[in-house]
Amino acid sequence: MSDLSIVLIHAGARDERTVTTGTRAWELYADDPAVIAARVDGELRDLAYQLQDGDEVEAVAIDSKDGRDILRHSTAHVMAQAVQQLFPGARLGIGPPVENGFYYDFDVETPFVPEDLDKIETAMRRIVKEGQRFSRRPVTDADALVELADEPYKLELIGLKGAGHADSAAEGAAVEVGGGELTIYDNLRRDGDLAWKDLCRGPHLPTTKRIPAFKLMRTAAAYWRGNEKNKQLQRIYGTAWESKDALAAHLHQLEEAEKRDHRKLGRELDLYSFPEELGPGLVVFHPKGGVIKREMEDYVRRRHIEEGFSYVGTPHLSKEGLFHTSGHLPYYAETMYPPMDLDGAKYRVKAMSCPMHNLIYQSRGRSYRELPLRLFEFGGVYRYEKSGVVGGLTRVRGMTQDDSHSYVTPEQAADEVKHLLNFCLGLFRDFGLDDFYLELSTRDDRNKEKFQGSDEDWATATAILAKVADESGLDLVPDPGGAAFYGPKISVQARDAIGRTWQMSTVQYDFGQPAGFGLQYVAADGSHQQPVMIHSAKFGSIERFIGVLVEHYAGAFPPWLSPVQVQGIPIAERHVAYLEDVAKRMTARGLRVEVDESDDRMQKKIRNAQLQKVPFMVIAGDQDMEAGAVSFRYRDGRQDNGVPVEEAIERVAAAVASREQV
RNA sequence: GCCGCCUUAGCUCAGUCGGUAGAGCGAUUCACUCGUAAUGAAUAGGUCGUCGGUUCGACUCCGACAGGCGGCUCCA
Repeated sequence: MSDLSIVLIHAGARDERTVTTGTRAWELYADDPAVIAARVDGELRDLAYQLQDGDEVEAVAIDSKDGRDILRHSTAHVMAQAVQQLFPGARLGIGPPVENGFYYDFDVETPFVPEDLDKIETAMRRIVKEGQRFSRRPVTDADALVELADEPYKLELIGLKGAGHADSAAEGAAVEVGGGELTIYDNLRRDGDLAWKDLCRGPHLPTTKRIPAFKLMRTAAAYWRGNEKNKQLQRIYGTAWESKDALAAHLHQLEEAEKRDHRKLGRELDLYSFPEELGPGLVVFHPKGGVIKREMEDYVRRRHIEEGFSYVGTPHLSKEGLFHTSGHLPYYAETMYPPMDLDGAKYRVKAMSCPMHNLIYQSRGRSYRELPLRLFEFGGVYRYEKSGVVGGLTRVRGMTQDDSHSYVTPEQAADEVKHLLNFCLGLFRDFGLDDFYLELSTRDDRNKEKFQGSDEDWATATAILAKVADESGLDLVPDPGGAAFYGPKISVQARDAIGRTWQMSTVQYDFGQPAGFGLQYVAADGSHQQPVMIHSAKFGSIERFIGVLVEHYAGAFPPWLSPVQVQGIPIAERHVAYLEDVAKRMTARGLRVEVDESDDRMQKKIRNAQLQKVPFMVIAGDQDMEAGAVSFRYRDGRQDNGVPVEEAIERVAAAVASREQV
């Protein structure tokens, strides 16, 4: 009974193997230093795992998704050890891997300062050099409680284990306690001394020496178990990679992302600004940003009309009773600006346009023959977002929503949801955005008081949205608890330059407001029925969409969105009149053209146009004038000289019309 | 809202030990008229975020507030 049969899985191939009892996983991969863990029967295991008869074993390389998570989680342990060395009073929270890195939360007297990170890094390097072994040790709950008596947060996690607590910290806490037996990972020095230990499910690298490259990034505060009512712990974010090169590449990528920041580009390209005089979250669009905003509005207005919407208009203010009728005020008073007392009545600046569209619906009797009735407008809305979350164009306090409401019979709802989602996806395609996914926001059944309507209403609405979202074939992420108080929502989520995701388009199913307003239509049988309303915003907010667009294109917009489509560059003063004539003809074709008449040298003018990321530079000198031509220069430095003027105009006009990128 | 960090000219940033401020770009003016990423010169531009405190004296040290940034919480 000294032999075990196992199966080695490699690149999809299965290789049956016989090993002696007591063989550990690392012995299978001793010749491959990139292997840092094993997947055994689908479960990730330490390399010290002792093989069992029948195990199916697969190598986990340090540069794989799982491998990096293990590396980062192990690095988090090293960081926690370093922190407790330097700050003996620090108590441990949780320390999971996250996208591109890891964090660990600590309860400390004084928040960390940037210099602390340097000290912690130095201590970490020492620990890495020591080559401490990560050693797994199962413990009983009772033993764990004794061993970790000094770690109150760990004790709390042990208490939660198996209690079915699916709160928002579960994701991170799973790293510590997992689902089954508790384990503690000991960090053992070469001489076997215990350096440090942590409650952890694992797996881990074999030793700390296997951490090739890491860096601590920043500190932040985070509420314990993600709950605002709990104490704030101090979080340190770090990153770790399989090689120094991979770390360098990641840091370089972050630098590149910084250059795409829409706040920076907005200033450099003179698109918009956030004057302090206005207040946080309030933007002014400069002429060039105004062009982009107008192009977007023109596009989406035309598209709404094509999709059967009527363009309407409503005011920015209303007596506050309207928002009681809609149900918003009791739920969202905090996010609305406070009331103004006018002539004995209280008025509110609107935070949404739906109640006003309901008034349009209600302005006369409606027949089933009119449905779907689709209303749309650019709603200027104001939301008092918390000070800590406002920033750039992606989270503002004053915004323009391309807000629409479709009033439909319950039978029409599914088709209308599908119609609207396709509308949104077509818009993303036309704007060249490809990095997005869908989110399905539903009611949180544990907090029913935050949502109005019956269980049946929610079930019906959620089923309709889920089906449509599913049929889209796009990635669909569940967002339990993220629904509006009046109904569930499908949203399109896009990413900014530094990887944060933002809600863009939304399609929301609402049975609440039609009830609140007593909306009705006369059905074919003469009975009065309640319509369903489907809220939808395609851009979401124009401001946020512009922010994401700027970062997506790094300011180099496709010609149809470019504030200046053509920059005319005369080589010398005597070519100005000629270029102005060309510009005039282009302008007559609806193109946006500027001629640089400054007395800079043409090299400088090219540089300026290049920095402004103008898609077409049209240059003219003696040779061009003689030939009745112009010379093109593109943003990538490509040039095309001696193009006849008429052809040049057509070329630019065609690129604009096709919305292509150049 | 909470935690940390940051705030000097329109922008990017120097400024030593506490002794009332500098550069480059940009702007303006002049000269130059030039073939694919920066011509030269001159001029203007700052209550050093605001208010208060310490000090003979504060851009510098301390505090509060405002604004910004990164997180957390939130996000109709």
